[in-house]
Amino acid sequence: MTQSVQRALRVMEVLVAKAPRAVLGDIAKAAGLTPSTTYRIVQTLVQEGYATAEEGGYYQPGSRILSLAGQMVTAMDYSTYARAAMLELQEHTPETIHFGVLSGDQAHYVDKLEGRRPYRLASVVGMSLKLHCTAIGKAILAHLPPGRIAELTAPDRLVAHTRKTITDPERMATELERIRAQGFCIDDEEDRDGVRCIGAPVFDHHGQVFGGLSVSAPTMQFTLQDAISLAPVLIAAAESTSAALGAPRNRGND
Amino acid sequence: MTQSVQRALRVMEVLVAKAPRAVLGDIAKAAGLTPSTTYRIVQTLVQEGYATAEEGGYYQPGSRILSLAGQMVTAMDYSTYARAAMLELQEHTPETIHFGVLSGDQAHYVDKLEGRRPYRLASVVGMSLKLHCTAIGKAILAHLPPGRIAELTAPDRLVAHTRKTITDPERMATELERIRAQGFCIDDEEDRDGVRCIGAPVFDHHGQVFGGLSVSAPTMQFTLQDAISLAPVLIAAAESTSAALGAPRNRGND
DNA sequence: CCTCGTTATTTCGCATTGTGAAACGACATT
DNA sequence: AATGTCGTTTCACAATGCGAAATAACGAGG
Repeated sequence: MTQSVQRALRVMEVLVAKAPRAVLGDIAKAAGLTPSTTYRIVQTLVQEGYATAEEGGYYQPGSRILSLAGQMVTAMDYSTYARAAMLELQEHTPETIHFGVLSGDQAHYVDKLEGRRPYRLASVVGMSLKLHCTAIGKAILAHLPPGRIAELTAPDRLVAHTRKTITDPERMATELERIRAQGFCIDDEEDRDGVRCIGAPVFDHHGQVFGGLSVSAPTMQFTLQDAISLAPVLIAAAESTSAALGAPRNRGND
Repeated sequence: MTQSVQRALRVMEVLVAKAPRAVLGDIAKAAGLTPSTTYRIVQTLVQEGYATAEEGGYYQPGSRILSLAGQMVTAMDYSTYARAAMLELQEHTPETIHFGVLSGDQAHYVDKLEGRRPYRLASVVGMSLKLHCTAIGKAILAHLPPGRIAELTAPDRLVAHTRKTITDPERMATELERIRAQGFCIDDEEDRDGVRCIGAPVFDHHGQVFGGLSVSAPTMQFTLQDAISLAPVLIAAAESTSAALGAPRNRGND
């Protein structure tokens, strides 16, 4: 609608995507704008704290973005919805529990409950998750509208992260089918070697998929059987979160 | 510079500030814009994923903001700068270590190292910190330019969080003076009851204050003496982080 | 069921504002 | 010193964003 705003947002996205080394020309090209327009927009972003100009002509995304996100997480408090369910889930497993929400064509963590284990997973709240190779991601992907699924499972989107990542659209279609049938989803070292997860989808008040809960652990301590045996409690936790978000009941039969 | 972009950013900020219940009229008033302009901007934000329109006429900040912040944390990886120092610091204390960076008129966590203790602090990466009542915050505040300090320590900014929060500008001025002299800073239940922290500032390559490191723990297990005795190693960790960020040497004598 | 008041949305004419070509300047490279 | 590249500034034009006012949608009260 408002052209210059659209352009500015696009510039901001490019800035983040190319961080931490974005130079004006590249930004302009990536955003499909003329240098002068890009320059003006970037200046505005800098002035407002959404970008910073580093020496050497590099531009970086500004901390204001982090600041907004921080406030937002606090204010919206997505995690309150999942918190109770996560704590309950923690009674059933000593492993790390994550809550992630969908955001554009990826998901990201909004809450995490550390496992009662000596090791720690290298994850932080805010970290983004690919939809095609993570437990939360695939759980979400499986419940997206068919059109979006098609987009997101195009061959060039299925980037391999490990040897086990599903990169074939057909296999992915089968996988998503199974996820819908089972109600949960396994990530068997598809995102990171040595990490196995089980995930289940969470729905919002429109009945649309909103995010997912997952339990993750090193493969050595967390066999496929261990993971699968958690499915019932995980699904229960996910459903209780959906309920807290006001999701309509008994999805899957309608 | 670019009016409509400035306005859009302002609208986005208002949206976050008023989350999760912002109605068009309020947004317009808070942003100082006419309803029609606000409407157009909000529509643009919605279309781009920076806002969502909820039923009942409520607008909420969109998950795209979180998504950008998530990518940004990953891409910029502020935490790499502090990681080594934090791990080193962890050798000297079993308590929780935080790294926070300045962002506008607050700070927020970008990394956290869980303490080797049975309890956990309710903090997550991304969480925002007030500058006037947290260890990292005050460490930063003390090293801001005098003008900013004046702004940020105006009586109405010094909001009490606990009985011990410093709300008197004069006392705050003295406190900041001491922080500059000592090189570290104590938060003695000023932000949360039962939590005591020690913090030290981190500087960037311009020599400007960039963030801070802190060690936090429940007061019962972490006396004032315990905290103060950590000062040397904490300061060393902060200085090593500053060095990693390319900060000029021997600050404080010039 | 109608009326009035409030608030969101749309329309529309105007000129402010954003735009991009082109000029300029700062650097680096040869 | 000459040439090329890239960031920055200028400027004339009109497209774009603007806000007043009209309209629609909704709710509360009678």
